Amino acid sequence: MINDLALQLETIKRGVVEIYSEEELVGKLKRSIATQKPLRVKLGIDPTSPDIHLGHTVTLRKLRQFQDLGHQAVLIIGNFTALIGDPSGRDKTRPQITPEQIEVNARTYLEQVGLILDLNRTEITKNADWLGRLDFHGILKLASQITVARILERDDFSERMKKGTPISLHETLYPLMQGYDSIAVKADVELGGTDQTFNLLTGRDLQRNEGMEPQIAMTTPILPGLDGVQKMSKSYGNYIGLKDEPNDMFGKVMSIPDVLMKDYFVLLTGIPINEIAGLLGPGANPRDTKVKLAKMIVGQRHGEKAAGDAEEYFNRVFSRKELPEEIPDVLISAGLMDKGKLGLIKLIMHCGFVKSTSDARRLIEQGAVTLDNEKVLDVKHEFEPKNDMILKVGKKKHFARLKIQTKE
RNA sequence: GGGCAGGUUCCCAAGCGGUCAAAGGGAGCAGACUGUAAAUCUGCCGGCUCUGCCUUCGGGGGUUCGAAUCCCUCCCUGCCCA
Repeated sequence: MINDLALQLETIKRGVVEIYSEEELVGKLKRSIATQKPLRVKLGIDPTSPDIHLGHTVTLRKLRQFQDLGHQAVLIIGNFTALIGDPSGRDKTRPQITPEQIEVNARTYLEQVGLILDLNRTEITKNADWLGRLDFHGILKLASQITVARILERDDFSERMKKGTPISLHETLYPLMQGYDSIAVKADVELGGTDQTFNLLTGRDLQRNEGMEPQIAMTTPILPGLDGVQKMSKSYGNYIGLKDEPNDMFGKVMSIPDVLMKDYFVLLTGIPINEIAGLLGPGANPRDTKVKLAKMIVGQRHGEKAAGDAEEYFNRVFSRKELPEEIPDVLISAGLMDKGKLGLIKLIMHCGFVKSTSDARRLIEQGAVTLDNEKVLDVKHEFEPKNDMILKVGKKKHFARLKIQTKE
């Protein structure tokens, strides 16, 4: 355990929005150092989709920092809470997912969480173990500890009330379940995004009512997604997945709006805060800074080498608009052709670059399609395919090298 | 249980008998430009055998030459009353 209180605090507070309350945290840290007893730091994640993205890693990294300071990381896989779906920050009821899906997701989550946390030093639990056992009495007891007014006062619900969008009763139970988790794992600290504030604070109340010392609630900023508008989320399609391929990941980082760079540096890298200011200050080229960011993020997942390769790929394909090194082969069978001629629209569909012929037409009309580097604007274009012809659709995403299928 | 207001294309949101595949915004896609897949500008943004045709406006059934728009019914949501 790191015994330097100031150092602990500095690490812990990096990129954190609020601590409820800092005095209490200091008290707990002091005691922990004095007794050499690590704090139990809780983080819950609901396995609602199969992949973890960078947004999740903000709190995971924070948990890792606690871990490296010598504290006990307690990771709760919310396989029960996932059934309800956290209403936090949502403007509608979440779709229900099945227990089977949850199980599958939970497995892939753990795999991916291992990329951030040291799983050997992490206590991993699943909240169905205790929430699933609660009977109606237990539920009533929990529910009696919070008032309707208090529930409805939180932003997301009051918004929904105002707008007249439905709120189901079970959604209002979510914070109670999460709070009960804190009792179950005897949490000293709970981490979460700012949208989790209500849930985290509920945990404090429940613990206090249970006669426990209330946990410290620490919130971290919500990582905005690639669109720079909404929080990073799979359902908004604006995410960078932990499992994304290096080239893809690099490109995605390069596509974030400039103003997001600071958040990304603070929340996703270990660069000291004062250095970040320099990187973003006047005189710095935002492009170069973004490249640095992209290399760091790709490097964390895939290693230095892959990060370098991804940069090279990016420069070649997007900056210099050259062809990538590896272009997938697409097999052209005789059946695709008509009298030796191949329709361009048909080919684009065949490659799976678009989901409708209307889409293919549009792209051609907009000048997005080239064959062997020649722009084709004729929607009805037909040609005799030759081996190794290169089809490009759009500037960056879709390449194919034609391979004529020979008679077997 | 009663009264009222609603359910429109990925999201928000106009339309309220023909000129509606349906305004506007967001997201997305493409092109130009560039310091980058940033910003900005322009175009596209249901499907198809695409100067035309087909299927959409909660579900079903009607009225009409013609319906997202009118009527009936069912389902769903909100508000008010009980």
